[in-house]
Amino acid sequence: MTIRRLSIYTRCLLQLEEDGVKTVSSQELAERFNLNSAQVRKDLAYFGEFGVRGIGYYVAGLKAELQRILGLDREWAVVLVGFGNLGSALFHYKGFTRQGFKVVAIVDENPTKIGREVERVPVIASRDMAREVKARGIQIAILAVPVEAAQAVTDELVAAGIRAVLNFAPTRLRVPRDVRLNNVDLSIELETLSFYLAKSAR
Amino acid sequence: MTIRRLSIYTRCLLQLEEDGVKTVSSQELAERFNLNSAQVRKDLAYFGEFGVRGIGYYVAGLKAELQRILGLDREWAVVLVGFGNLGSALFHYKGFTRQGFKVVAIVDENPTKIGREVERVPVIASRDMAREVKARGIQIAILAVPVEAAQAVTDELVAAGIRAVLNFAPTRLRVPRDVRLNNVDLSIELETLSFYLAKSAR
DNA sequence: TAGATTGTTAATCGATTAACAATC
DNA sequence: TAGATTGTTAATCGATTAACAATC
Repeated sequence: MTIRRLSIYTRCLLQLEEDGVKTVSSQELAERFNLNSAQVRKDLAYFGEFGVRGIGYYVAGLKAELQRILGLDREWAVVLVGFGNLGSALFHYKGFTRQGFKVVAIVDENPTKIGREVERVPVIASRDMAREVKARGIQIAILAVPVEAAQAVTDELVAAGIRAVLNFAPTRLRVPRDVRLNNVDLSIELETLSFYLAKSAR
Repeated sequence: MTIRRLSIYTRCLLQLEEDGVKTVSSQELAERFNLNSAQVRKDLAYFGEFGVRGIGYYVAGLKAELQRILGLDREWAVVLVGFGNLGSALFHYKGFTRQGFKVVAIVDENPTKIGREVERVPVIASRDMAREVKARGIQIAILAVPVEAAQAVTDELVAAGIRAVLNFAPTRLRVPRDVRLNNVDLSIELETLSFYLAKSAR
């Protein structure tokens, strides 16, 4: 949870920097997200002494520190597996690029897509996936394939050296202990909503 | 968090029922998700006494109870706002329908899309959104619009009577206290991954 | 110096887990 | 009855918050 908040702080600091704000206090930062100022200070202090007593935090400096901590001070090569509607949406979502995530290869089964290039990024066949991942030393994979294919694709990616997976398939993937896996589960999100609606109807 | 777990249990129970399993213990359920059996029992017991001592839980019965609790025993009309790549991906994602969420209207700005029907669902213009939401008593909105438009659209949806929003725009939306808001933030998901990669590189 | 705000310790709160009597 | 498993209480753990000395 701390990491997620660091990510949120970073976005806020980017905005503050654009707005020309030079310093920000834990109190100000906290108010923007309904958090406690002690929590903000603790989150930040965990990684170092970034603040100045009596002043707060220098926006530019703190932003740079957090970006470094989150690994956003470098570019990450990403392989996007699955180029249907969802894959396409993720590919065109500019928020990723801005933070240093660069899709360098797209994998799909569809013969009419294979061999094409999308904004200079090649669409390759599944059978070439492992080779490409290894050759380019890609560490991050975004999985936008159907449930049926998800586990097999994951196993292959891991074997090829992938170390972090962002999974959109609504299924529980098994990965080795040293591979990071984040799931985005749309059904769970919707079901928490209907729970609250159903509850207030009761 | 309890609600998210209920959602996960439900999916598991659906699978167990398909597999012809009649009863399941908290221990078995817990093992599938690296949870503690006491937690499973506590989650379930919070909503009623669904188990049988010495036996466990009847799969069919528990599934039905959880579906009722999560509001999955009825159909929810949903308005999908934004029909770009992401909106399109969400629309075609069958997982929603299966759980009783039915997109009954699609809203988009693009004149070439407006007036069309996609799988019997009409694509309507923004200016007709509020009327449609009111007329059909739609309570849930899925937001797949650009950041710039998100807050304005949300305000209009809320004014029209929407009570739960699933937001994909990477921005903090302001909604009244009685409106449920879930955010799916893809940047945060990726950044937690790069944090771990950066950390292990340090 | 006086005012502001940090970093950090101690207190609080809530969530998870262990343990076990109840009971099928 | 013996074995299994629940529902629930008490213990533990971790995360959040309050408070405050340190210090700009």
